[in-house]
Amino acid sequence: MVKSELPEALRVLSQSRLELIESAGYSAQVLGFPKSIGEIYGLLYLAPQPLSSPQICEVLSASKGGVSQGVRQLAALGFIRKVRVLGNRKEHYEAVLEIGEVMRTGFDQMIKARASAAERRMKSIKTTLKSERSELALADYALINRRLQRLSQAQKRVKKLIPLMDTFLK
Amino acid sequence: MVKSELPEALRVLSQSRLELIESAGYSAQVLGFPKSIGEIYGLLYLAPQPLSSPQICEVLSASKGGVSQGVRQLAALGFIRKVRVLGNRKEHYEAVLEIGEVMRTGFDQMIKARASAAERRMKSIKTTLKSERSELALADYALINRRLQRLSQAQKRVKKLIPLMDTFLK
DNA sequence: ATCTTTGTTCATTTTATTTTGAACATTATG
DNA sequence: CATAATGTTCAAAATAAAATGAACAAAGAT
Repeated sequence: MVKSELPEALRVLSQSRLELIESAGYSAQVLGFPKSIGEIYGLLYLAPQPLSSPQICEVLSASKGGVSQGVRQLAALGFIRKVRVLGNRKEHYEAVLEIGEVMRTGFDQMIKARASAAERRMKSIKTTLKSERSELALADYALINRRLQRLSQAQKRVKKLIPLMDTFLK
Repeated sequence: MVKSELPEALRVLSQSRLELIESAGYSAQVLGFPKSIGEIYGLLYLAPQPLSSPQICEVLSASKGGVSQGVRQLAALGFIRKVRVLGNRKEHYEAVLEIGEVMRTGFDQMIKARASAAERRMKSIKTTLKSERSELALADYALINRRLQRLSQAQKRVKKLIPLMDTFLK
């Protein structure tokens, strides 16, 4: 009854694997994700075969809970996929190697979501401004109005860019 | 001897100003900056005149230290500029209204810096891999090599995109 | 059916970041 | 030069985010 059956290549991590894992952790942070998520992806990216979460825990010496949440997020984002390994009941995970594709999609969605959130917020502020028009000095009202207009324009310009990015990021 | 001489429009913040300040704080967080920095910018963006840091402290009820650091960062990033107000010795600050421009520049620099950092890290990992070639199983070495190659390609593609963005972000 | 391994959730602990406030530095008047 | 209003820096406090691990759930093996 073997406990974890780690592939030979991962029994002890090579220096290059360690470096990539660290680097992936760093990249995750840059993108606003927890480091641990990047590390899981880094490990899977250089793994010779799909890994189960207990295996991931073992290699990264991370907790079950953390890995469970990490793989869920990674799968949701499309960075890894679940695979069924023959003769093995438990869930295994492998890295999606087309990382450029995945990031493009994710980036795109993120930008779109944020652009429309910003637009909504702007609309709300404009409404508020109108509703308090009578309480403000005329010049002050005009000032706020003018500046909000400017902001709107900037937002619109960003929004127009999105389809362009779609095209050119291929 | 008046203590702070706050412009009438800011004695008490209108609802629309409050909303914009909050919204700017949120945006700052999205971009990875402290909320307070966004709030300072938001305040200045709708201010009828340049403000001194004690004034900023008062309106946002924030601490001197925090505001001092905040305006320094904002100025360094180009989001605000120092202005000398006639008959007033202390430093004043006003928002740079061309926010799109500022962000484009900052974004661009950030991307460039990160792209070259990533490239450097990749190079380092490849060197490490070569140095441990003899310690690795042949198949394992080949696997790591192949995957790193893939990553490099993705990085290169991103790098090629940067000048394109320069052009199209106008 | 029971046991064992695996998986999930979530309160608690740990760690990292932000903010404050006090000590010290600076500068322009009076 | 002394004073009063600003500014700056940094250690400590407050806050926010991530990781752990324990309690519980699920599902295959015996």
